[in-house]
Amino acid sequence: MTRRIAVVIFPGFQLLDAAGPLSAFEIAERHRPGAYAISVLAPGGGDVASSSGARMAAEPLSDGPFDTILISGGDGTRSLDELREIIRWIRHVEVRRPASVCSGAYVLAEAGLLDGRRATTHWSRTDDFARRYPKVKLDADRIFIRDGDVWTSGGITAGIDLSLALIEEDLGTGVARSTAQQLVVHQRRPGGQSQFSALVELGGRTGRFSDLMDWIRDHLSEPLPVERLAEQAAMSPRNFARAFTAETGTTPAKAVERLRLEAARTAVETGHDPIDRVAEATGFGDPERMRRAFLRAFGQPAQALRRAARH
Amino acid sequence: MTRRIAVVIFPGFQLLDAAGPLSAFEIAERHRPGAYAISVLAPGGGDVASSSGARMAAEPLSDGPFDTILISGGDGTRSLDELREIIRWIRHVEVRRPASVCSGAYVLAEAGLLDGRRATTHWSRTDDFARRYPKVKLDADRIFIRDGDVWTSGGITAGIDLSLALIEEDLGTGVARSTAQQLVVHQRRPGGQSQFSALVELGGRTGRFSDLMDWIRDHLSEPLPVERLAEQAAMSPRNFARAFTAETGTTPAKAVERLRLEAARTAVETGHDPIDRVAEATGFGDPERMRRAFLRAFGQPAQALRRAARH
DNA sequence: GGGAACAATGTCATTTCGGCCAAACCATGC
DNA sequence: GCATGGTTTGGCCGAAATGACATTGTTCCC
Repeated sequence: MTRRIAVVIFPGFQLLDAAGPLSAFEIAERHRPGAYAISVLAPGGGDVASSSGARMAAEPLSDGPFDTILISGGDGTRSLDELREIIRWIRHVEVRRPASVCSGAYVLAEAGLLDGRRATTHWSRTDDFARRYPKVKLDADRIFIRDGDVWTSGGITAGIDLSLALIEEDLGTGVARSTAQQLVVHQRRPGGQSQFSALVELGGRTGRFSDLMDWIRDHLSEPLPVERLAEQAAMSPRNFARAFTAETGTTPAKAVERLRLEAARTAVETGHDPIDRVAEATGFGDPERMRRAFLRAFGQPAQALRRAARH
Repeated sequence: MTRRIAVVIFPGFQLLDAAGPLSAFEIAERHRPGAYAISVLAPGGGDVASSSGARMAAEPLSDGPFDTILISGGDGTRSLDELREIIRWIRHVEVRRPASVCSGAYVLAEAGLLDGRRATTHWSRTDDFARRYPKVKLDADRIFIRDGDVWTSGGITAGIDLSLALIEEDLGTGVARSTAQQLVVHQRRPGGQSQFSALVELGGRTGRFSDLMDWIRDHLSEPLPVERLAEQAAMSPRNFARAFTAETGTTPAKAVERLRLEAARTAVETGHDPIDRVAEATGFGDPERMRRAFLRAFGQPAQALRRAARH
């Protein structure tokens, strides 16, 4: 049986919100030809400009029945008036699984599809969303949420995760797995956590430890065992570790390593100190230690990074 | 100074390859208005169909100078003939940073821009690529690679990582960091590694431990400390742990936990055994242990998953 | 105001992880 | 044959992470 999947866009939509699911379903379809029929819809159809300026072609909103309708997000959702047509349409169209990416949840909420259900949206909008739709049980911590047949997802790229989950439900774990492997970069360790996970992760949402982070950055050259950090945060070591992982998602030791690496990398790329000096200043002590840490995190030793940065 | 960024597409291109970088630069531009001028180019311009069927609007290939040109990948690269025009164009156009996503590396390689340089491409194409372009030093393990001013990236979503690195080079770590935060789902732990990292990661490229994995799956109900696994693999514990992390990217204990979770999840969703029974069968022993493991990994307890699966 | 449920914090024990060193193994050249 | 240098393997140890459990504090309901 072929499932009709519709991705809904509108002027000012976020390109990735739509492209992620489209690609995911496309690749799943490659594994199971005939499993999906995918279309891109927009009020009125035609070329629709995304917030990035790039335009995508769409067909007009049409009658169902659809298996899945995926509302993309984007700045357009800030003025819901322009989305009236979509909201009216989604209320009446025949669909088994309504879903949204990112701020697309506003459309579903406005249409009343989320009342009494658990849902999520982009983290930068949670306060506003919660105020506007008190009937929706908002859970900002999840990447995506399924409540019955209504699915919502958070951050922009979360649309990909959402789609993979939909695919898994439809076609089973096997297909979902190969699709994930095709899409997501082969998650090997050497390149590992892209260089940016360090940038993204640390900080935590309440900012409870941001002072501590600053303090760490200032004391990188000293040894920083868990006890020392706990002392600085005025907690018991065990409890500190617990709170820290809960807040930041990383264990203390790993976080320190991340900060050391980040500092060392910028020092290596932009500064002129010899590598040994950098190693000492960032607390790696032994330059050999640093070399290996670099290999693990960036896939190449410090020297290579410096050369690359200098052209 | 405004940098001209061009994303190049062609019939059969992979939508995400283009959309990822476009969104990344768009958001960076929001942080630093005027930093980038982004355009989408294709031979002849007009509406270009991606391999997913969705069409994107493009301008014709134009003269530079460009700061950055990003060639997207896609099935289209399998028959390079259709890409002749792009290859001819990229050879002569004025550009500071040529870059490619995924199989877009074929275009750069064909144009000779990668000769003698280190580069990467999608992992499913590495053999073919290496055979075809022996002059290119292919390193398939990296997410993206910079050699001088030429950048290439692997898997489809790696285009996002690549773009973030470009942005960091241009506008500094701060902007790159906020862009990453906007784009990537706020990488919190509760939902943490999307549910799919388990599916993607394990296995390892040489398959050295796949027998062991099967064995583990068959013995989940027993306690599985590192020693036991090492014994099964006929290695010393220390050496086993080392080899295992090198191969799979995860530590043994974590991998076992992943396998337990995966097994438990399907048992909970598709089977009818009471939760306690599942906990025992999958080696969690204490149901409370399993409950917490579920919360950590999936953000909701087993009960909720079962309810969700049953509609 | 009493008390029960629950969360936050602390202590202790166990397991896992990662660094370091030494021995074994391997290839190569003399 | 035997030195040499490099890589792989194994053992050991300290630090970190995790889990179990006790204790305190807090809230909320009666």
